[in-house]
Amino acid sequence: MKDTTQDRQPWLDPETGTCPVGETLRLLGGKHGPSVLHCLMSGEMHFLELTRALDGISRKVLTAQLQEFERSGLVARIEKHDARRRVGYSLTAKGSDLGAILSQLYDWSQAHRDRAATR
Amino acid sequence: MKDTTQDRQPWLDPETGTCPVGETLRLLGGKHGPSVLHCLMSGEMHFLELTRALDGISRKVLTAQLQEFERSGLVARIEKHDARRRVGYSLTAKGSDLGAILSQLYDWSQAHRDRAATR
DNA sequence: GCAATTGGGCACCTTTTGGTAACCGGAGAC
DNA sequence: GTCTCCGGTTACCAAAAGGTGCCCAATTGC
Repeated sequence: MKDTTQDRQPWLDPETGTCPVGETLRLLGGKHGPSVLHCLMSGEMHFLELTRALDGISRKVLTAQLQEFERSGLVARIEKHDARRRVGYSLTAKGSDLGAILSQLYDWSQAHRDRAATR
Repeated sequence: MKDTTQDRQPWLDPETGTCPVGETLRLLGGKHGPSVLHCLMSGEMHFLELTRALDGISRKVLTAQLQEFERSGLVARIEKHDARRRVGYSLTAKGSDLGAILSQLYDWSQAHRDRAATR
């Protein structure tokens, strides 16, 4: 038996056995994921436009990240059949909602910038 | 020269040249960071209590994570000088505020659970 | 003396992640 | 035809993150 500590992990979803918050954070992806999302909040962008805007991300990682976002339904991929056959990426409503929460992290960082532990 | 795209990365802090949101997310740590934080939202816990509650995290990673949280001022380390010399960890106000935002991620995950891309 | 508890530290290994560079295929421009 | 742009894909490599297991020091209980 586990122990006498508690009822065990009330922050876990009893159905899936996982932490929804952790899962959600995982959706944000790796090193550049949040930046990509944040970047797209200003509107639709093309693939190479993103690589240039993020400046430091490799095409490999960006494609992987965008595909993951597409699978999770955060981002929509739009193939333009114009001359340059460019591909646009934009946030879905779901992704946009998530981006709004990310903005609160920005507010948090501003609120707690210099006053150490706010003790 | 850069390009004609835009004014360049308005989501970056002009002072530090970094994305505050990305930096904040980085504070959450790796695989188990958010869980640790979430776990501590229910109150102060001891080291081994955390290892048992999280069940799957190694002591090495937990130690590193807690030290990182302490450095960032999210968590306070309290040495008890009682019989067992146990060490308590609890959220600071700063960490607590951050935890509150994490809770919104939970709400988001509930809101977008089954309706795919919410298009 | 000996074991167990508590909170670590350290060395070693595997997995994951990300970067680099090359290549590809379709369409225009020349 | 060749060159370039665009959006990828692939193979290869380096770094980072995480897991395992062992050691340690102080204290209590036997």
